[in-house]
Amino acid sequence: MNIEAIASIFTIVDGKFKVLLFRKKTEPYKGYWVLPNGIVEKDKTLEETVEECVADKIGLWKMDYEQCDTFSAVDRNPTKRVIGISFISIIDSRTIESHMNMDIDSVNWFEIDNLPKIGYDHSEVIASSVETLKWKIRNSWALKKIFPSDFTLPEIQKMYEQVLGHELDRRNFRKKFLKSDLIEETGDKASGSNGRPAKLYRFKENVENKLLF
Amino acid sequence: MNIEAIASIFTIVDGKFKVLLFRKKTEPYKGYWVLPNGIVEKDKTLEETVEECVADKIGLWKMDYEQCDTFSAVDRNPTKRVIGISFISIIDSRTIESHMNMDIDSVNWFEIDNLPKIGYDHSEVIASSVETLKWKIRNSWALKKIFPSDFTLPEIQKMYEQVLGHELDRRNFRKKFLKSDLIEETGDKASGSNGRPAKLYRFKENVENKLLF
DNA sequence: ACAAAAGTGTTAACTTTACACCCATGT
DNA sequence: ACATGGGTGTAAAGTTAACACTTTTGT
Repeated sequence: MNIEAIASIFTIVDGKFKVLLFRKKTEPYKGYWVLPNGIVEKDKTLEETVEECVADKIGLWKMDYEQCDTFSAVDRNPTKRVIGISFISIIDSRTIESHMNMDIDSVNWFEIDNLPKIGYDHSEVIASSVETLKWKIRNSWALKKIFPSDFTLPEIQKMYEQVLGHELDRRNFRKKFLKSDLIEETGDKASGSNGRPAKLYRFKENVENKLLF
Repeated sequence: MNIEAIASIFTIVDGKFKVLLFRKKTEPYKGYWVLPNGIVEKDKTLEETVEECVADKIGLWKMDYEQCDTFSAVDRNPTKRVIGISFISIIDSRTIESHMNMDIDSVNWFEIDNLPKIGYDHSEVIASSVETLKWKIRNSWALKKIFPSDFTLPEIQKMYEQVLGHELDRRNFRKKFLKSDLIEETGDKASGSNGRPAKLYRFKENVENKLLF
């Protein structure tokens, strides 16, 4: 019996979730896009396996994976029996940009509501991971990972609106977020876009693991 | 490589959580207590495996297992490499009583803060399951499974106090619970104990999946 | 009659919601 | 000057928290 670790790595750009996929170069599902994954070797834990299979694609280690779901349908892999265990992690978009040495023909980020042809049962894996992510991202520590510094409140608000599936009042959002005492102004302002520039914030050093909204 | 499903089956008696364990009759860990578990066979899913390994111990099927955690340390089993996937389920105490044909020398319920000698890494598995349970039990559908009918509000309050780790005001608890509109009076009263008998309640037909407290 | 546990109502503090105008920048 | 998006305050409604006495049963 084989066990594989599967990684759903997410990022947020303009309030939209994106997921990391790579294109399979061999059969089965040649040319389809799949999540990074790796068979667990005898001397490796699941956590080590998931870390290696992602580092292999984008060169990033130490990303704080969290376990998500399992997939054990007997026929989920057409060539052999493989039980899959999914993990999720999030990564901020600046870190991605500084690692954009990746070949976008074979590794790329896709918006979750506009995915390419997906191989194996990875559509299900992605769907399950997205649900889990949507819960987790409401926690302050997850927010901090994806918005490490120099974010604006409108950015975070857009993300919340997507997660929660409805719009939020700007004034109330701001009041609640600031009252939580998790963030502080950097003193700078965003630039480059239309309209009045937004203030930039950063998370304070010791963010509690607090559920917001 | 082997994969096993491990089941943490909980019940609540007098506001105390108990977990189902059985005593190992063979080495390794002969005489120690462990959670029901079973190796996943080639033609079985994890869910089928966990269901079978519990039914084998207490004769109950169809218990709505939920996935909980994974355990993949290389040396967690001294004889061979086994990756463990844990599931939790809850069961109401009346159902247990009507199935008490079990041999309490080899299968028994233990309070989670007073466990016997535990084999393998099952202490960790139990600890992880307890944390998960404590979150889940705050949801109305989980409550309904463990208190299907004819429960009193003081019973549920005791359970909440244990889960949340602090006492709750009886009047406020009652107000909040009743306002949620999830339960209705049966018309009967509890009996047999000291003091004024408590009203009995049942959950309404279609309980929403609502987080209380 | 007494002990034990359940049931009940009111008020103050806090939280959440709803809502409209002004401000800083780019074009 | 105008279009774009960001920033701010207040009042009403709802929710939570604090608190003490009465009721029903068993002994």
